[in-house]
Amino acid sequence: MQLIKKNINDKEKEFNPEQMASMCKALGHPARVNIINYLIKIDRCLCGDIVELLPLAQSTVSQHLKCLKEAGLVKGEVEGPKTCYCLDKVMFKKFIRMVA
Amino acid sequence: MQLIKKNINDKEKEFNPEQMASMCKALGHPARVNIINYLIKIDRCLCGDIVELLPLAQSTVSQHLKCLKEAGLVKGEVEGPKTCYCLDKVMFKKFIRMVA
DNA sequence: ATCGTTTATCGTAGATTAACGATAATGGAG
DNA sequence: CTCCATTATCGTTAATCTACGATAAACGAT
Repeated sequence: MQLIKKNINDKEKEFNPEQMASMCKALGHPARVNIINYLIKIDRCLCGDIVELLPLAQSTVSQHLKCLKEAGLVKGEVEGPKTCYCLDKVMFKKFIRMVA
Repeated sequence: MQLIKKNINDKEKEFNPEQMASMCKALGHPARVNIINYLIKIDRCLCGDIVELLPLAQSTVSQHLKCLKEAGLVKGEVEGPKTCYCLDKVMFKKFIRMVA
């Protein structure tokens, strides 16, 4: 009973219109949807891989990645001159829960 | 077998980055998230109800509603001088499926 | 026919976004 | 140390978004 109530409260508390809007906004561009989709499939990749994937300039792709990173949907770890990007699975699951 | 294959194909075909982005973009503003949330709760309402709900001018709310309508997330039927808004449940479910 | 209520549209100003090329910054390789 | 590959940032332009007030449009009521 306590557990159930706690879960319900968590679920209520978890929904945040601001964050929901922020994540949706980040996914509000086809290029960024494609990036997320790609990251779901391949788990991790370099910025350059995405540049090849999309018909966009490298600087534009970098901007989109920044946008996704700021929304918390994506993590990027610098490895020397490269940056390895991957989905932030925790946040993405949270997003799915918020939508549902 | 045929059925299963068909379902898989449908699911593949159902995902459309453009539409996904379009719906996410529509939900990419806190006011619109709140509107959708409200419509989920109360099923249907007038524009004026939402104007009361939000700290925004009537014209601004009308614009947000138009935005949601264009994304297909909301339906509005004119009833005399009023317009009754409700969630487009089919589209909303499609959105949820696309996210998941 | 006019009035009042409700909603949509117009016009506008300021902020934000998307795209690009140019350039800086990082760090491995020679 | 210098070059090369990779990525981030800057500067810019065009487009879109957000918000508002003013106004038009629709229709029921008087």
